[in-house]
Amino acid sequence: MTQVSGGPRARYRRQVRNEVEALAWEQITQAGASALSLKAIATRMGMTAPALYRYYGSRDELLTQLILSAYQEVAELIEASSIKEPVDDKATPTGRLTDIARALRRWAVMHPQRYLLLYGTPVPGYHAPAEATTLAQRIFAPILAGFAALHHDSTNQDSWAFHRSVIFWTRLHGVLSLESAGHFDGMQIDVDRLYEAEIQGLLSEIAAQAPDIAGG
Amino acid sequence: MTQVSGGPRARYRRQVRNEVEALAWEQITQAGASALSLKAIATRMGMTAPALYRYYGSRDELLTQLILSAYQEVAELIEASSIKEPVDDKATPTGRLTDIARALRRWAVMHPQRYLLLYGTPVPGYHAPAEATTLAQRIFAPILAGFAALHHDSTNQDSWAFHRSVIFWTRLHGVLSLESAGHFDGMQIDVDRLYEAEIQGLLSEIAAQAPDIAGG
DNA sequence: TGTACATCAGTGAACGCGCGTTCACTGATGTAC
DNA sequence: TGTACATCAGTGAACGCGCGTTCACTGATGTAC
Repeated sequence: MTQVSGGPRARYRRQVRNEVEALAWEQITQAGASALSLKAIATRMGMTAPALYRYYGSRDELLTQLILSAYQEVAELIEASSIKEPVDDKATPTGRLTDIARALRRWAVMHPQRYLLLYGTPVPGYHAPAEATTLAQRIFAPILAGFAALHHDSTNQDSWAFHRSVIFWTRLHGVLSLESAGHFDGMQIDVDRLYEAEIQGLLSEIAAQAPDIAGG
Repeated sequence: MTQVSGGPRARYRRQVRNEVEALAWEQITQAGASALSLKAIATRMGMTAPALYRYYGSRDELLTQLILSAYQEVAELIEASSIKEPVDDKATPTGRLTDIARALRRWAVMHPQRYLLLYGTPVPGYHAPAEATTLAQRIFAPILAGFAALHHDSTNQDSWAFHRSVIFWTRLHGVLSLESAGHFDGMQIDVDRLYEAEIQGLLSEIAAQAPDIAGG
């Protein structure tokens, strides 16, 4: 079991913070990130707004917390996918990249607002802290590693892998952001199939380019 | 010259509306769509807020106007690209689709906030009118026509063209939305090259699949 | 185990802010004779 | 061309709203002896 530090007061603080953040996500889901309001959250918790200043220095500090924990979730998700033995494929880089892509979509579908908070239209007037950049890199790293593993022989492996990783990212994001924002609604699109096709399309393009790996 | 209807009063009204909308875009650029404020616009125009109710029934009506005219711009842009003889290519469907993609990016780079207003995170609490859907279809139609022209022989041409059009859209959007939102900043990515590679990649995939067209 | 004290979560009043929107009005502008 | 009238753009005061944030405070809870 994970032993957490602190006595009953610390435990209580953790519970309150959890509740605040859960309600904050609910609020963001219903009205967007710029509608995040300490007063509204406090009211829903049966408290007054100033009470929340015991837990967060400001509204923006809460928003930062939400963004960082969303990044954290994605980072852990992706790291897990890139480490574990892939389920329905061999433990190849291709299989791992497929798993990463699928895990990402599973998360995005479950939490569209979190996805949009990280990768959608930036919250006006808000600037993410440096920590966010670090987490973004942690998310990108396993993808980069996956593509690097697919390309041993060339002199400019790094730039190839980087380029492929970016394409991977933009293609997945193309589907995920439109889906999260609801822009596919009413268009009769089978997003599952579309997404799978994009993954397989991209990875098989590479298999064709790098025949030494393609076999498995 | 386009003859516009109305006397001096109508002309004046048009000028005021233009000025309001120009300032509205400025405001959206700086603070996001949810920060759109009639009072702030009125102040910048040296007027009081109630005066603007002579021109728009409500704040949301102004927002609707902005969204519709952005859609209109894109529709005209794309229709122009799909009709005119392509410049640096033959007048093939492939050449036209390339032109459409390039025109779209030119517009998105020039007006990132407009792009995001149409295709980014939806404005919370705002629901676009039916007219927007019509315009969105007008934008999609030339793309669909382009792909349909690339695929004559199959029994399910329609669904193939539709599927390809959606992929075309999601891939371009993947790049355009990340670029418009500034998510490429500091990543040392040559977006021009990336975008061109996506266009050519997609279209040459098809050329490979439909050899009857590939030759030109 | 019992008491005295320190910590600190939460309150309630208050601040200044900006928003959308209404209303009765003023006064300039265009129009009809 | 000149006057009388109607139109209508814009004003200023006011409404109620919700926000973030501060401050001095109360009173429950945990801790040290």
